[in-house]
Amino acid sequence: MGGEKQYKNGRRKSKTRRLDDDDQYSGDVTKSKKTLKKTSKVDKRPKSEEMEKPLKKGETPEIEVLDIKKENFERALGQPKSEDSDFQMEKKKGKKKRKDDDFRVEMKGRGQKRRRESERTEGVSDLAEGHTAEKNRKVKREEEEQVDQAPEMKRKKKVKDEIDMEAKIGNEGQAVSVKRKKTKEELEAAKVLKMKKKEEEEQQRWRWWEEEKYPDGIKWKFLEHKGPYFPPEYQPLPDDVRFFYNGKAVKLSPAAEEVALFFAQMLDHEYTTKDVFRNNFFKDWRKEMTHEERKLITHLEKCDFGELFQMHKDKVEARRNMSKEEKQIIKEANQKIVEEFGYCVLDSHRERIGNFKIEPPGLFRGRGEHPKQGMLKKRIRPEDIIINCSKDSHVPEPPMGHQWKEVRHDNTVTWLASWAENVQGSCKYIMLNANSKLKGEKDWEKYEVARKLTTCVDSIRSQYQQDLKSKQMKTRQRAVALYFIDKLALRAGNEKEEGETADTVGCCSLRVEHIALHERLDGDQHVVEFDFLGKDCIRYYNKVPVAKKVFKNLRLFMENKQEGDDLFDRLTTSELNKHLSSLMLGLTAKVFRTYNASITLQQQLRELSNASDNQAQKLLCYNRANRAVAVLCNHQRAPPKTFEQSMANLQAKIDSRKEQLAQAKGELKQAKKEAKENSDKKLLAVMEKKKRTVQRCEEQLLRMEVQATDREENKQVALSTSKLNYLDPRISVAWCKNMDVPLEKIYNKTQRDKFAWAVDMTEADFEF
DNA sequence: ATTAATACTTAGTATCCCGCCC
DNA sequence: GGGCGGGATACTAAGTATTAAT
Repeated sequence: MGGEKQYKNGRRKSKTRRLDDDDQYSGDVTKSKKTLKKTSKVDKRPKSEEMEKPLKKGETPEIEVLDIKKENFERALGQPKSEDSDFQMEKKKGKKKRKDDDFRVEMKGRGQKRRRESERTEGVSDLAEGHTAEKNRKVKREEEEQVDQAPEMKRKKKVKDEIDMEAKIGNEGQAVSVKRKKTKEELEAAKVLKMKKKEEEEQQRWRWWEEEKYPDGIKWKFLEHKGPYFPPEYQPLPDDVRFFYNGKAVKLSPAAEEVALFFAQMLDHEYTTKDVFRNNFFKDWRKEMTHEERKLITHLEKCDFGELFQMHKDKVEARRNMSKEEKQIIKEANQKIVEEFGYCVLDSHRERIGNFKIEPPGLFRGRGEHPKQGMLKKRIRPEDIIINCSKDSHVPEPPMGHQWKEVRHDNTVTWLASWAENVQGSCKYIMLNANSKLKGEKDWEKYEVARKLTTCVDSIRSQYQQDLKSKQMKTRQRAVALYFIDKLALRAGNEKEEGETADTVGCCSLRVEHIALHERLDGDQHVVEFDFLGKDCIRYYNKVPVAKKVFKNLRLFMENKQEGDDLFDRLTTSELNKHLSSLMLGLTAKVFRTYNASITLQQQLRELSNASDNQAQKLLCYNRANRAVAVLCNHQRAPPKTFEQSMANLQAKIDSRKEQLAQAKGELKQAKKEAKENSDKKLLAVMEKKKRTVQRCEEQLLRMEVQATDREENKQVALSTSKLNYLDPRISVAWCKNMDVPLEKIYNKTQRDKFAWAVDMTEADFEF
């Protein structure tokens, strides 16, 4: 990987210029963000006048545009003040929000068209007025009872009992024939059951998208849950599993032992060979030791975790070798935990929680060259946890003998519990599942904002094209950054604290060493070569021909800078976003990613798909369109560990199939010849058979070859991220309708649940 | 105007699980 | 019937963006 690269050393530490140097800038609007920062990376560079010099010829008048209000902007562009552009954004300004959102009203109409009558409606409107705990609990109870007593369920149970009964009889009777019959029937019954369940689920689904939205930042009116689920306490090792220091067995205190085990469990992982990881681990481990232990254990190299490691491996092995029954028992136990802790009641609806389990302690595994890798991630106790729920709800009980840090009732946030994590000092939250109302609504909003960008993207583009010629350095930098964000779907690139995280960058935090300028490259003019580590230390490498003005600006920005200096030294993400939100309500840098991803999917689908294709071809086309987006967004994955092997296996299969085909062809020829010579019926039949064999072989071969290319193309590309986070699901739903492809071919169950709102409301004529 | 805190989305990897092939 | 490939799910790190505090 290019990950080892120069960044580690190449990144220049701040050679701070003192603040008084900046006095020269005073009065100048364009102030470097870095020069004002105490840890400036920007070194002595020419003063702003020099930087600005080339601009002087630019006759562009002082630009006021930056400060124009949205209305002005739209007026200037000759656009009517779009009604729906007010969508949900007012609330961000803390103003009262308009009561009805246009898009919602519109959609509501659509949804209702196909709405099935359900008793739920009544309950909802009933509860809309006021939520008392009593009411909610009552509803919940009723729901449960309803479910329990539903005739459907009773019937199901009956069917199941019958099956069980039959199985018993069957096993006692004539084993073979009855058994087969049984499985067949069982399958049938299972099918029916499944369908019933599906239908039921559909009935139960909360169609929140047909309801009124809450005003302001209110996220819920009633919230009740059981609190988080804690991992089991540490069980000290049995005496026969020993830890050795310097060749001598040492019985560790439970606290030190637990941490030692964390390390031992990872011994087969590359992490444990890295110095940073080892040092961080050792430092934190020693903190957990008793005085004596700390005195004794001073060198990690002298530690022998062999027996701990072995024990861990044995455990993993044992788990793998568990019988079906044992596994079933565990599964059921887990199910029970999910039933109890995995759901909450939100405004009278039962919603799945996304991560109700507290993260167990362990060693921190950062991505890439993380300076904190190997540090101890401490066990979270109830005393660390803040609970958020309704005042009038049943407040979750802390585990026996413990207390919560705090219980609060804040309905302007969506989390149920939170705690501060010790490694990075950041906050972690327990929140709802992606299929919940809270997440779904936000997702819908996100795509609506991105969609709105469609209407003004042209003017925004022409504006930043103009800004490339601005007199002000700041404006130019912003324009170039925006150009990258728009054209290449780069992330915004917030500033990060040095030394706290791996050295990764986004657009605004690009440094001069991350790009190379080529006047001419591979027949293209003005090529920028990007090479940097982005989010999750995924390498972004790309050679892009850019507009001449952009190229020249870049050269200017890089003048008199050296490795480690910011490319956009006068730009921050918040300034950029401030500017963007003045152009369109709700517009931020990341909206461009969503917008470009979705619009690309739509275009690609239109371009590639053919109504007359068969289903497999259509699906291939969908995947290709999806892939185009994934490539644009640089969604990569490590090639599966087994990739080479499985590819070779597939190739071997293809080869052997080819041989088979050749042979079959030969035989067919022979058979044909024989059949011709004496037209015996038998021979003809043989010939037909051979023919079919050949055909089958060819089909299989083709399928495998397609599979091979598909897999090869997907080697390093992850489709799921874009599918889940960037592609407006309504595009896909509409495409399925138009192409007559079942939605299940595109979205699995989880995805259909997450996008239930889109599945329900989208017609074939949807346009992003 | 910065910085810090907060809240929430986006991201890749590990693991589970299930059907398929030998 | 056991291993294997791959999809689904679990997990949690790492981003973005806004708000609050200084």
